[in-house]
Amino acid sequence: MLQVNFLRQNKEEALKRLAVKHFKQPGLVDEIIALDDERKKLQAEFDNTQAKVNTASKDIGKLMAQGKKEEAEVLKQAVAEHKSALEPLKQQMAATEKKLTDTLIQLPNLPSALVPEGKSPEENEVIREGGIRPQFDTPPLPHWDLAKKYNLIDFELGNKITGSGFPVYMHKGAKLQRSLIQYFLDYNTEAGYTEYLPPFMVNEDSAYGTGQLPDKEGQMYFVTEDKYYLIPTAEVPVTNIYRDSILRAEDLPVKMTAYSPCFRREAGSYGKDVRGLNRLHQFEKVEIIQVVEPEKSYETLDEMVNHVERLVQSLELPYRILKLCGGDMGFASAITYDFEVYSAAQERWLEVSSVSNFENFQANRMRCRYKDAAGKTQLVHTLNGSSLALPRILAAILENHQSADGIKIPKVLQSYFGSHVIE
RNA sequence: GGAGACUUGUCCGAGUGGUUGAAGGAGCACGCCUGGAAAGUGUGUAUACGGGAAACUGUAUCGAGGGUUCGAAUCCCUCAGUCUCCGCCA
Repeated sequence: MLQVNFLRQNKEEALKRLAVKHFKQPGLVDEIIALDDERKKLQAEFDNTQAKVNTASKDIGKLMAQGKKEEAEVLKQAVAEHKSALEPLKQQMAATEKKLTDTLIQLPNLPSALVPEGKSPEENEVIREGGIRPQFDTPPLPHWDLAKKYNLIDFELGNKITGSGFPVYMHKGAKLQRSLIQYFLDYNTEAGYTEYLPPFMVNEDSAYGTGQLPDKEGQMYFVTEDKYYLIPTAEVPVTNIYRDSILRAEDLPVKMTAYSPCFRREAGSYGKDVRGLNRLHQFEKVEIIQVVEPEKSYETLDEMVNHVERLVQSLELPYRILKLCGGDMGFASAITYDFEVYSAAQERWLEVSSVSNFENFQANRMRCRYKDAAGKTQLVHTLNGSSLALPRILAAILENHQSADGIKIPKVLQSYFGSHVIE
């Protein structure tokens, strides 16, 4: 969430940026500042009264020690009066604070100055395109047909065991999946990321910390008995490693990578969007996350984009990188680059990674800070990106690398997969 | 799942109702000492939210939340976690 003091000092700027995100309730900014004023006033009043109670209590202690019981009784009376004033103040303060937080978390992060105007995905800016689209003599098969032909994935079996959106990978399909995970993790750790294997369920505090709660609970599976959420991405457990902590400047940057299955309810999706591997309720993903000093986060963002780009290139897939426009960005992000790979048979682009700088938006929610060189405690910046989401990569590999001789396996995967082709 | 013990600052650890935000030690930072280092020695060393130009200062925080009391790290309740024993188990 945004910081009240920042809004106070940069109100015009904040409103301008919120407009880029097409935020519909700019009035909230004034409301927040007013609530914060109210909060301060109440707290000052509360603190003063509490201070009187505290001093009187100490005096009572001294008087008791001296055996002056009557005087102590008089003071007790006075304390009782102050305390009766304290109770309503306390309630008002709690109510105001809650309202302030509730309002504050409705404000999305401000888009960075680099973010283009625009309302919908069509207005995203293509910043780079790479790789080569394959040419076919006969129309290429979509990945769901290829999956069946080579016995790699059974979608119907998943329906039987669980429900739609839970495919069963098998044989070479399962192995290719495992190879991809292994390769991605190796690629990331070689670049200095520390590997984690986090819990796949998180508590409410963690879901709140990265911004899934309170708004997106409909997107997550929830285990009612234990009040745990199944993670929609490894970003949630991994970023929360540093919730409520103060790092030393020399600990930064923190670079982490993690594989995890991701669970998403995806209510309301239908049609060609969800065909095959395009959109699933459970899928695998390898994530990269960095916690950095504020001054360095944009440098880090470029580094992460380049890192993911080289990874996609190594898979020999046609791809493009988009800079998302204000209207298409996520709630918590200040800037987002999406990676898409071309699906040769479906003739459409599939999103396989989203690299974002959250600046201090998540850090503020999670209270993740560091002591800078001057010894001052301030919020860190957090960034994350997929490297990469598996199903659509798998779909793209199948569709783009299909041939009369079978599915050709990209060179970098061959040692992991143990073969150069699926026949 | 059952029974018991426990949860204090960066760490170890004292503290069972009254100037305790918290003894003592370690660590760390800075200074002195030293040719340099170690040892020694002195000082400092939490976070959040207020007030103040600043020095400084108010409030809260001893696992979390509630309660008793004029006053709680200390007493009571609920929850979470850690450890030990038993049960179950990949």
